[in-house]
Order: sequence, then C-alpha cells, then structure tokens
Amino acid sequence: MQDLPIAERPAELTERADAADNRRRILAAASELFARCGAEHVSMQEVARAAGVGMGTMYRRFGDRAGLTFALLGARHQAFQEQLLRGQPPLGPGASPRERLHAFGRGCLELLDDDAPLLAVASSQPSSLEGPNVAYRMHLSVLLREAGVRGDVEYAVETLLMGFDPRLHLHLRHERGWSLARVQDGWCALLDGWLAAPPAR
Amino acid sequence: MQDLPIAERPAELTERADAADNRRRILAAASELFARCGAEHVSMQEVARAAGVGMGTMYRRFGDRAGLTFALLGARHQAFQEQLLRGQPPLGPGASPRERLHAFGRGCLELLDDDAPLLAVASSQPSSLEGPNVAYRMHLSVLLREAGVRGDVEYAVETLLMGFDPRLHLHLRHERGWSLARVQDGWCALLDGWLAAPPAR
DNA sequence: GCTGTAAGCGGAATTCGATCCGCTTACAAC
DNA sequence: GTTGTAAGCGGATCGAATTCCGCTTACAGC
Repeated sequence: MQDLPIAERPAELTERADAADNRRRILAAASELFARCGAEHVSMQEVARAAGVGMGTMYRRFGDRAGLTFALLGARHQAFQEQLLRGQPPLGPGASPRERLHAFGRGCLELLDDDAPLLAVASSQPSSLEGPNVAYRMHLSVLLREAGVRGDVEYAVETLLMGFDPRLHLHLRHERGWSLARVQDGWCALLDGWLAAPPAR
Repeated sequence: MQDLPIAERPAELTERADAADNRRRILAAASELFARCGAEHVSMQEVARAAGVGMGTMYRRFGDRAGLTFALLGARHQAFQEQLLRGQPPLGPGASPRERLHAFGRGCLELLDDDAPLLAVASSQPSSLEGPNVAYRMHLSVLLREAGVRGDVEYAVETLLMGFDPRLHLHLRHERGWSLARVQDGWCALLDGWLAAPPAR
C-alpha cells in the first residue's frame, strides 16, 4: 500500500484536476449502481449518466468495461498483493512455500467469492486472462518452484489460475450450490496434487 | 453415430422441410464464411445474407451465436463421443481407466486445437460451460471413480475440464507459443496428480 | 383438392459496447 | 495576467447481437 504495488502511479500523478475528479465520480457511480442493480444489468451509458460525464470520458479513462471493473476492484486486490509480498505469514514471507500457497489460494477464493459477479461480466473481454492474474501468475510460479515442483511448472500455474476463473466460481457456488469451503479444499487438493507429483509422464 | 449420441433427434424428425433446408444452408454458409474469414470477423448478418435467410430464421434455429458454433462442431464431437462409448481401446472400453483418460485428454485437446478459434468466440456466451462439455463431464466423472480417485472427484472433473477452455488453449498455443504436445503432457500430468493424490488435505 | 393453423419466415427495431471528432479548458511557461 | 497547447470532454455515431412482430406457408386432417 505504501509504495507502488504494480506500476500504476504515474497515471495518477500527471492527471489533470478535472480528470481526477471525473475518475472519482465515475468509480463512485459505478460502484453504487453495480451494487444496487447487479453489474450485469448496468450499461456503460447509465454509469456515464449517473456520474454526469460523457461516454468518451469513461472510455478515455478506463479503456473498456473490463478496465472499469478492474479499477473498481483495484484497492482490495492491491491490498491483498501487498500482504503476499510483505504481510504476516502464512500469506507473506516466513512460512513454508506450501503453507503460503494454501493461504494464497484460500485468500484469493475468498476475494473472488465477493467479486465473482463483477468479474464474470469482465471476463469475456480481451483483458480477461490478465487483470490481477498477471501478478498472481508470478507469485504462484515463484512459490511452486520454491516448493520443488517438478515437471512443467508453468502448466501447473495455469491450471491453478483457472481455479480462480470467475465463471467457474459462480457455476460451482451458485448453480451447483457448493460451499466456499468446498471450493477452497478442492483448490488445495489440486495444489497438493502438483506438489506431490512425480516428474511428469 | 448409428443411434442417438446425445438427445437431439426429436428436433430433426419433426422439422418442416423448408426449415430443414434453411438449417442446412445456414450451416453451410457459416462453415464456409468462418473458414474463409475467421470466425471472429463474421457477423450473424453476413451468415444470414450468405445463406439467403433472415435473422429471425437463424436465431429461431440456433438460439444465439454460441448455438450456431456448437451446431457447426456437432458432427466431429459426436463422432468423438461415439468413440469414447463404443470405439477401440485406449479411447473406448477395454483399456485401464488411466489409459482411457490419457487418450481422452489427448484426443480432446487435438480436437480443440482445430476448433479453439471458433469456440473462443462462443465461450463468452451463457452456454459456455455447457456445449460438448456436458458429455465430457460425465465421462471424466465415471472414469476417475473407476480409477479410484479419492477426495472430491467432482472438483477434479472441473479442473480437468478447465484444461479444455478454448481461451486458455489459444493463450498457451499462440500467445505463449507452446506446442500441442506440451499442453497434452501438461494435462496428463494434471490428471496423474489427481490419480496419485492422497485423500485430500 | 381444400382448409385451418401452428410453425416458420424476414427484416426492422432495439440495445449496448465502443469509437470518433470538433470543441473546451487546465495549467505551465512567460 | 496572457497565452499556447496538449489533455480532456461529451454525445453523435457505428457495428453487431438479439428480439419482435405481422405476414407466409407447409402439411395434417378431411
């Protein structure tokens, strides 16, 4: 939180005062509308009108709908990433890789449990394999190697990330009615499968 | 192939002659246009025009873009499913569950390798976790149990299915430049992780 | 062959995301 | 304070998916 979690500060520093104001108004309006009506029933038009800005302004700032969504989630996810890098064990450094990975998975799925409806709308976009996942990909990759996983670590990373897919999560939680704990346990079992795996093949 | 692979015949049997004709024309036009221009550059308008039908006709028949896509892929996937149920080992019955699962994964990924561009367009749709995956979900579920997997088999099934996500596949194959064999080996390693896993936790 | 009717049809209308573009304005330099 | 200019603005516009609805027609029953 104190210094740059990803590379995102420059944009805010060189931002014109009126632009910053609009940005805050758009985020506030989007947050309120999404919460009130459900993200999938709110059009970009409506957000723009509620924020008192034109369409051009929204798209200049956020690029597309997914961009707006990620920006909305930004604060919470940055705090989480901060914990991964500098927080207390078991999430932060100090615990064993396996413990950190378990804590990471459970934590991510907890965040996801709140954000899935929002993210599911964004995840059909081009940016979908990106967003916060870029940071998580690296985190997983490092810890899996530390934990001594043999075989194709990068493929393992991808499967573990797929476990955070918002549409999968909604499917399991709501269509299939699973508890969050069941999903978390499943993810940890998947992880342990990779940790225990013989050298592949 | 000889008798109903999924439940889909009734629609074709009660179909009016002109409707059947339109359906064939739409599929032919879509197939040709998708192949020539790339699925993502062809609008439903264009398919309709090329087939010589109105928009209403397309949507009455196929529901939405994803439906059209799945219909287009239907024949190949039904043949594959047929092989799973009644074909030669190792794909069909006769081999050990583990061998059948490996063959299944490799075969699916091979099909996917051709179809991913098409499926990726469809997979942002509501129908996305469905399509051919419904049948594959059951196949995996049965074979994993036969193979004696302990713990949450259903979660294992979902992770294995995520390995067939068309957008993941395109990402790995084209953005990351992996070979098909690497993806297949990765999937098999994932499978073996589940087969070898201790009772979870 | 005639006829009633449900299925099917075409294409206009609607909706929504995204882009475009000419006008406005904050603010740094002087 | 004035000024130049790049950044920012808004809303018209476009393109695509999907829905709607009044007309047409295949075909089962007679």
